[in-house]
Amino acid sequence: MKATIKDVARAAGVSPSTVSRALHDSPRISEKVRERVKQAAKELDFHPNQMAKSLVSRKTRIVGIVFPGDVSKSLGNPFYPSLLQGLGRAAGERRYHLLLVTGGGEVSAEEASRQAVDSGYVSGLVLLAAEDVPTRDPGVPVVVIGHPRDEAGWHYVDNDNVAAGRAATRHLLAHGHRRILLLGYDRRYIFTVDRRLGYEQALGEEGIPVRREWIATSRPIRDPEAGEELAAVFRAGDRPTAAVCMDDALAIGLTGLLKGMGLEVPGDVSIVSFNNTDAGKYHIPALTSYEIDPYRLGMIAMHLMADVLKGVADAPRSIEVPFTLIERDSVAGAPASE
Amino acid sequence: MKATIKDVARAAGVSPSTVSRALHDSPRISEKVRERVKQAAKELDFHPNQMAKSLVSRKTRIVGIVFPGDVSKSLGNPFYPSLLQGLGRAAGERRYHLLLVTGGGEVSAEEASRQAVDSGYVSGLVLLAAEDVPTRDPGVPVVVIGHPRDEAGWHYVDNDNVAAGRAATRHLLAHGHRRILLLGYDRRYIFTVDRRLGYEQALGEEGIPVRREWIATSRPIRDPEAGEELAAVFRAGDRPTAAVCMDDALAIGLTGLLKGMGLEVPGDVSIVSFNNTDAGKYHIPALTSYEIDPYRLGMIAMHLMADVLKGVADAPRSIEVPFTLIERDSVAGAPASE
DNA sequence: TTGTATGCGTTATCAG
DNA sequence: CTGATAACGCATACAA
Repeated sequence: MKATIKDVARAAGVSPSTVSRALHDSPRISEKVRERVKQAAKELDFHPNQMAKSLVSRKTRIVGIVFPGDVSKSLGNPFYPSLLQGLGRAAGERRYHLLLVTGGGEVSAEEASRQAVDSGYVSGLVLLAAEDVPTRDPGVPVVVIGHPRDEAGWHYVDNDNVAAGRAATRHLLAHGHRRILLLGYDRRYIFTVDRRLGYEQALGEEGIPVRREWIATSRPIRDPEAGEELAAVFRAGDRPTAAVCMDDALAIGLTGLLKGMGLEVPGDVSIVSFNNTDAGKYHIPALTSYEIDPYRLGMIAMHLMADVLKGVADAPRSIEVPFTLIERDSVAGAPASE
Repeated sequence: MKATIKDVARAAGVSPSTVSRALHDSPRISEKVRERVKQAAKELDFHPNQMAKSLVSRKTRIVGIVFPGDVSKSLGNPFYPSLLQGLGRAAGERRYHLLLVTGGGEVSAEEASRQAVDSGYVSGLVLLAAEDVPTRDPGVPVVVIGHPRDEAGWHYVDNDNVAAGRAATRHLLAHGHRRILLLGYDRRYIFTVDRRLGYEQALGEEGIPVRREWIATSRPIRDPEAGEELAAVFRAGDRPTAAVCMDDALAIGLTGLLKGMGLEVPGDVSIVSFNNTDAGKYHIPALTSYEIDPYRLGMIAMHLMADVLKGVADAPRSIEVPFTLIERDSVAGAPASE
């Protein structure tokens, strides 16, 4: 049987309320008693029952982490594990616990969130929102990682993805490339639409027209048929000499596809991508990639959540996490033939 | 303000205890009242406060999912996301919630579990135990996925990995291969030691001696230096003509390494691996791989946990989940030169 | 500075 | 069949 506050009270020869105060370091309690109580608590291995605390305070030390769509799909992307790690780390520091909220099967992520909130278990929700953000009021504070399409209301932490898309494109431009393809665009994922925006901005700034057929989704990498279409693009006379890929996995896929048709990276085609994964690091050629720091994104999101739950008055509405270019071997100057 | 049982009672014109009984479909309550109460509950969008329930029942609807070591490392393996999906699915069916218990940073997974249990939030623990299982009594029921080194006490669900290792090896043997390498052995992970055992059994049954230098860890795939050592093995005159890889990622890495030295899969080297991932499916050549069904593993583990928590008397001590061979293009007959 | 009484939302026991 | 009451473990307003 686990020790309760009464057991500690008895052991320390005081009343339960005194124990409570002592353990909370209330100012109005004598040093002696405080020590005696703490000692007793330690000896009995006393841990306050969170259920009871929650019942009184109407708060819990649990935050729900909401995965969009299938967990297994999202977690396949190395981005999410690091994010989780960051969330977990910060949660530990703030003494919060993480409740996994996943849809999948019949239930939507939104429905699952509702259940988590209704149960009373979670005091807040962190939305891993690559996709869209729900419209109904969840009833608890929300921090979204990524950003809502309308920036209304919610707290969120994100990279500046239009800046990132622009930076990646400019990096290639700086190496003399003018025919640059974008791989991995998907209008369902707002970070890809943001990066596309940045890509178009960068091209526009150089007076280079955007070619729609050079904005590809990720399908060509998974689906041989679509892959053939993309291959055709690279077989054309004025083929792209460089590509911006939405993540390392795509970049690796593209490298393979190109190699299959006799094109080398970076000799024939330069590639810059995002996420700076181990796979990209060990790939040959090692990928030049943007570190967007999901670990930090997670840490910050959780700290923000903790602050919001604590009622910190000046908790920021949104926080931007910087990205960094990690230069490796997948980018070279544009072919002289230009 | 969320509706409480009292609100429902008032709305239905009965006492709180009657509401409780009505909502629990107690037999001793009139049909009329039951309906009236349920109606009122629905109208008020009443959801019983789990904290209060837990306080009296000394149980919660939360199960902790304990990740070994770094979450980000483990989740990198596609095995875990599917597992989580399965756990989540079954949890939903049994109306349980999943608490993410992760070590990382300063705290060990065991320490994190202790905190989760001490807080009183979790009623049970599912251990994702590729590695070792703790020794101290956690204080709540435990189901481990994978199996403890000593099968003492715990409930667990797992594949029969020695059978799997044996099957994979026999599959290659059946194609005429006699020089078979094992890639991805790591004594810290019990499933790899089990599969190695099966591999050795299969070879032994054919009177083929085990060659220690043909049992490789996963390092060669990540680390160029170690990769060179492995390459040397394949450059030798009596090089392996086939390999069993602990997972698809390793198989893909090996394919690349071989291609780099002019060896084709499956023309020169046949490969069978485990996990049947998308990456392996879309790889060229498409990988012959064992589906070990992590999704099902997760489902079953969670159902087992729910049964244990429910006090089901004949909850099995251990459950074995079958694996299936998915034949694709990475295995061919052994070269005729044999 | 410390103790007593009360309530958080729910269920179980006991009356009626 | 239904209602009142106590108790789960803790925090807090109020007394002392």
